[in-house]
Amino acid sequence: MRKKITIKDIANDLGIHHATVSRALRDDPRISQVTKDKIVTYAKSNGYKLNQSAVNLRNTQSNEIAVIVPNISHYTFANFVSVITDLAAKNNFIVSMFQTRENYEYEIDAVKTIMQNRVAGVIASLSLTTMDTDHFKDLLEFGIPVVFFDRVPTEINAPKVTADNHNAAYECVSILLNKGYKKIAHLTGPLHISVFNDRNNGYQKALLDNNIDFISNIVIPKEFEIQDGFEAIQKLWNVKDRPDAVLCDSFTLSAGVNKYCRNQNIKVPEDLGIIAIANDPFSALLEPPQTIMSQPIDEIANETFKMLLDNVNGKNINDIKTIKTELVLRESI
Amino acid sequence: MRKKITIKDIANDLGIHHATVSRALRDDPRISQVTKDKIVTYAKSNGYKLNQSAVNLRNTQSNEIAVIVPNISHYTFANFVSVITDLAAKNNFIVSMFQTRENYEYEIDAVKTIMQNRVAGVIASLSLTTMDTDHFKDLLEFGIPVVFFDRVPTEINAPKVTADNHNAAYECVSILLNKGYKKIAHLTGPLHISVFNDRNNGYQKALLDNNIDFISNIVIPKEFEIQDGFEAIQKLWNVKDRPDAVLCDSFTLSAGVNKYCRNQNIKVPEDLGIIAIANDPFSALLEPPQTIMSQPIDEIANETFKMLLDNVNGKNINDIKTIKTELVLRESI
DNA sequence: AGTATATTTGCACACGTGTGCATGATTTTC
DNA sequence: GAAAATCATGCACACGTGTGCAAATATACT
Repeated sequence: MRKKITIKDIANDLGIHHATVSRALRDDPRISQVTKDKIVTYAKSNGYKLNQSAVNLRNTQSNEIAVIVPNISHYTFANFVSVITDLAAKNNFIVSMFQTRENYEYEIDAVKTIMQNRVAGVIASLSLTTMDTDHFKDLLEFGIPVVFFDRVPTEINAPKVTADNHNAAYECVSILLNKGYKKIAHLTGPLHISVFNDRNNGYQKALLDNNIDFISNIVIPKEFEIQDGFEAIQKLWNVKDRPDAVLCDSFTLSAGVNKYCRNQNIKVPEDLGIIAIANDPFSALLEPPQTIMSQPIDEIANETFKMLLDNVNGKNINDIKTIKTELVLRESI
Repeated sequence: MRKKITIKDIANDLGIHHATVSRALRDDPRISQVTKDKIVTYAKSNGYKLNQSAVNLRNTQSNEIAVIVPNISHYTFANFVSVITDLAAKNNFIVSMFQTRENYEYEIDAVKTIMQNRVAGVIASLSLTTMDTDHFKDLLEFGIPVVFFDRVPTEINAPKVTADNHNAAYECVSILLNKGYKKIAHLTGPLHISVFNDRNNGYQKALLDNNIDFISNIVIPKEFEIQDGFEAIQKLWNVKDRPDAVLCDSFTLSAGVNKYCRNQNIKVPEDLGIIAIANDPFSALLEPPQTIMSQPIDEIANETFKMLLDNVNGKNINDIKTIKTELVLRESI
């Protein structure tokens, strides 16, 4: 391992001042072309690598964008992070990953670490167990811009990007009713989180508008895994007034419902209709291929990043963007 | 936004030296308990946050671990990153994400950025288009430890963690032959990458050991998406000597095969047997539920992280770990 | 030629923290 | 009660880069 050379080393070797080297390497117009060429050539042939930590200290800000998600291994978040990572790289930022595992304490730890790292900006989706959001308020007060997506807090004045959740659920229920389903259950999440609250409101509104009084809210307590969907429909199925259709708030939940139906020989869509607000390419591969209300993750990620970048660059934008969803009709309803 | 206070501010306010503050906050035994209490209390009530950039500069090393993967949105990598992120947080490291999109140029850019950031360590899986690995050699020579996983380079002397790929493929083919299949195709990746080469060798060895001379290697050119699997089997199916079974090197490829079979009413497992070396929970949800040779991602991630941590901590460990795979028998063969 | 202007480079300090060494304060020991 | 040992704190410098301002040099203009 050879010694790491610095701009001061280059300056000494070339008999000039390190400020000149710094300016030359950043292509400052004040440095003459001959000097630049000399410096750049020397730097390259001697393996000079900029020390980003020093730059970050000098700038009182790091070159990172922190992303806080509940669970990276879930397709929606994985896909989101994937898009964000590309955008960040294109804009000379690094993405730092934080995963809450739906755990409030982890979320607080993440925010603390993020502040210590003087990150340029934060993109976040709340954990299911997050009841108060003071830690995010601290973050904003500390001067770090935050953009929320998907699971956004209602009580914080910050930019937010979500799907058009109310309408998405409303549409799903309307379609189910049109197809003749009468007893529609809703597999959702904790209602203190706006995305689930909005959807549940859309669900209830659609029932109300159609004079249906069967309402069944299932709030999944911990995570959004396949097993949770399996257990939720199992409970629903074994009561007297079982549903004939179910609206699921994630692909994993609906996959769990699908699994239960196959286990129990429940015919889909005859005995039970399944529709999900999701965006998983594998929904097409289930048996039967699953009807979904698709949220365009790419668009959500793009809008989120754009707003964050604006705020990182000093513009004080506080928009709330709502992205249209799109029905993908398959064979599960 | 209030001013960010530093240890010097605390020192001034309390009439002591900033070195004492630094030591107190790091719980240095040389500082008396009374002084510590006074400092910690003051720091907390005045919202002091450590500046990690300064620490990183001082330590000539950042608190980040960089992870380079081809595509975060693929389940295998998403799951891997998810485990690594948890482990990193537990050990006070941050995970920085880099995504090559199977692109050699992006991989080089990532390595450059990583060196600039004086990252503590790197975890990497090669892109499909990576033919030479000089950039990783630079990284090692620069003093940054690297652990490779899954798609590992043969020509670099560094710690590596992979599944037992040769045996996994050998076992898959043996099982297919036992079940009576005669013409087994292999949907793999570029053979200059050891994981695919190893599997293809296992595949060929099993055929050889059973005196079968039907060999069909399909090398997918660009990515490992569902569509690529679809097109691969489409080609294979429309030649005179079509296979009666197929071994797929990823879940996405096998999902593409599954999709084609359903499109074309090819009966699985009667007309075509499908087995995949994969680890996707959704493989159980396909129709028919898919037989896989499962790679334990958690174990691979754990081993990878452990080896990296050892190397970050100065131990010079260069082991090559091979993780056993496990057959999950379902209905696609 | 002398002054005004433009171009190029240097100086000095700042960003915030950590640590080896020295110094000062307190307690122990004989 | 003085020397030794222990404990607590301070001093000064280092980590590598960027930038406002000053200074030096080169060019243009009358």
